[in-house]
Amino acid sequence: MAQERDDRKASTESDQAEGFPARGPATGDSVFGDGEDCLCPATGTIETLGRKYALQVFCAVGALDPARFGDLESAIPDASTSTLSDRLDELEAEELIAREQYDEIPPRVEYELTDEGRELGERLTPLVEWLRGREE
Amino acid sequence: MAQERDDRKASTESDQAEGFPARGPATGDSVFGDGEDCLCPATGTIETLGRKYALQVFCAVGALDPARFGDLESAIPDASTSTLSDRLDELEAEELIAREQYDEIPPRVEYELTDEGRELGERLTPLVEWLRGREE
DNA sequence: CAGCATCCAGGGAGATACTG
DNA sequence: CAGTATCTCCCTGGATGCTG
Repeated sequence: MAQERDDRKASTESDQAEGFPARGPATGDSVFGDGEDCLCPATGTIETLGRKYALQVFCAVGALDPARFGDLESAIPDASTSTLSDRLDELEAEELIAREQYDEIPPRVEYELTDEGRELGERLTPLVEWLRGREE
Repeated sequence: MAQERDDRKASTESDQAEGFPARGPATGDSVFGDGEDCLCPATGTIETLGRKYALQVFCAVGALDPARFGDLESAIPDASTSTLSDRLDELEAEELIAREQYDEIPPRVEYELTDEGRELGERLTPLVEWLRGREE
């Protein structure tokens, strides 16, 4: 498995696997080999989704759609109310889910996916299914 | 790989969004609506990838392939050596990357993607590109 | 019912120094 | 060069009580 590689990397290493997520911005082609341009950022939506329970919350909303707060608490019992609330806020801030409030008594709130959220779900599905498959 | 999941056998009365990652295990059909069965787990590979810089490290390895420790440090300057080391260990434990050590002087170590890692990269690409696009 | 404010504990991540 | 070892620190996340 050890493949011989010559130390031909003088300074500018431009040899890279093609079509990898680590590509530069969609507009350009420079990778970090060309500069200090970053790859998959640790910020933004990825960061949000990486937080604890974020993915579960997102999936639960998508599965229940619409989902009420209590439903989500039942679905993800390990997450505390505050955590759940935080994740919902963050997902809403990313415009992946939408919050619908009904001023009734008792109060009712429903969370549902936005179009963006649905799109994300589509791109997420093959990934999650693959990950699931290899867990076992 | 087209996936048809129209095989919903009208299992339960509760209808849910179609084809969402929040499905039960691939083997079964029960969703959390049916029980407390969990959806996207917060454990395993997902947890590993969710850690800080994990995705960057993974992408950087895939982009450089093979990647040396120093290269990765340069590529992801925000991550400390210990963090980088941790992420590499974890990714290796998940068998997404492979570590190749050459007992030379000076010592040399190369990280490269495994086949599994490459598969993950493929499934990750559309997601990352989409995320990138909407960040702006 | 929904969810925020507060407080607190744990662990992950950063910085640095040191070794094979 | 390629990491470990250690220490601290901050942030995340858990628990609870209270409000609209």
